[in-house]
Amino acid sequence: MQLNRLVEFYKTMGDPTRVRIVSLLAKGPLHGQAIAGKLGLTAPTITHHLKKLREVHLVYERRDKNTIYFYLNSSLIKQQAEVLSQLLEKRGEELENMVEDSLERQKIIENFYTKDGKLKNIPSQRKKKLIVFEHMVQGLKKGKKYDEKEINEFIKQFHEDYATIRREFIINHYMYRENGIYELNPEEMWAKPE
Amino acid sequence: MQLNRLVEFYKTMGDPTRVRIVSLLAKGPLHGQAIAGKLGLTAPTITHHLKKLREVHLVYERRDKNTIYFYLNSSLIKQQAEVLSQLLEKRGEELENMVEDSLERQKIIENFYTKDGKLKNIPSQRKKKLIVFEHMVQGLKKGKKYDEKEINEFIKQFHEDYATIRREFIINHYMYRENGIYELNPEEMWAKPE
DNA sequence: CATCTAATTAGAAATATATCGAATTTAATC
DNA sequence: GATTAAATTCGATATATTTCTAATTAGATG
Repeated sequence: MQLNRLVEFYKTMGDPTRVRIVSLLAKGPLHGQAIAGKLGLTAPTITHHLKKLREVHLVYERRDKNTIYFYLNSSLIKQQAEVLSQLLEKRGEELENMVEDSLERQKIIENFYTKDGKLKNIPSQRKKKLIVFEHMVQGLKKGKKYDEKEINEFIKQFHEDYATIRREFIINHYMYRENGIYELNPEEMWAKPE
Repeated sequence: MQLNRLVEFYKTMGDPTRVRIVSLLAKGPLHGQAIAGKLGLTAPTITHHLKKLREVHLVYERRDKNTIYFYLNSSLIKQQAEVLSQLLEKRGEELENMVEDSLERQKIIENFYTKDGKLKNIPSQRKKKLIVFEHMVQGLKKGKKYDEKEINEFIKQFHEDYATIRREFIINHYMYRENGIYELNPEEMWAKPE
């Protein structure tokens, strides 16, 4: 449970349009055009907000023919409510540690990635390496199957040494490989620094 | 621009600096300079954030000589956690009612308290009275024992008629008294408006 | 009332965000 | 493969936000 997540969650909920979308989806799934219509906004605007809602996993989607239906991830809301109510039960120090962790993480990412998202070099310290990789795999889609070439291409967006990084992805359980097909593991399986 | 206060709460929590301030204040009250020091930011920046935190009633303040101490309003966090967790159980109209309730509560507090935290007068309507008292007892520490004089002093910060309010605290089960010693009750025992 | 300390305001720079219209992509279907 | 409906990306613009320094205010105390 990172602080970042809490802050991102609130930042995301801190916009009236997005809260309106969430309340709409609380009643049931809807497709983009329907949302746009009900809110009197254009499709690109809805896409923009759905992207943010997806980033914090508040919504997920399911395709039916030509139409993508967006669903509210209700359990996340419950989970976040829990986090919030526990915010105070926690001792101050613990909380401050969480904050510090999150800041450190941010700093590492800023240090190792250029402003336009390239990885400057692969950290040798395990902890930093994991943070850097974890950041990178954000760009992969959950549930999607990639062949090796796709994975290479994906990694090359960040760094030329795709072979090493691809191997690291497997070693640290970010992904698994079967018959040359790669897929993202659930986050619980990822290697975590002690 | 007049935004929903619910959204304002989320927006306010959606900033890492402010969450850090909240986490510091969760440990106990602090004055501005101390916060600035701990966070490595300047005083004006802290003022800026405290202003926002105050706007959503997440913090309140109390002056001691030259120094203003900022306190966390813990019950608001719990309250918002509650709102969030119930967001999904409810639907449609019900949800809007909840939002309305939350807004009404804020409004009542704003109506009956001055900007610097004084109680203008004791509401006669039971519902409003309870909301106003509930807000006031936020300033008392859970588990701490107070003698009558301390309680009087505490209440006098808000209103001159400490005797009436002290009595109300007991009647409505915010506190209990034993041998002239007062202590906060667990929140479950507090009187709640129907 | 002069002086001190803490807090706030004012103003500016850098960054981020919400929204749109136009162009492009995606996936189903003919 | 061409067509179509939906979603997304791109680029632009207007508005907000965070943070700073410098100047000002508020309140306590000698």
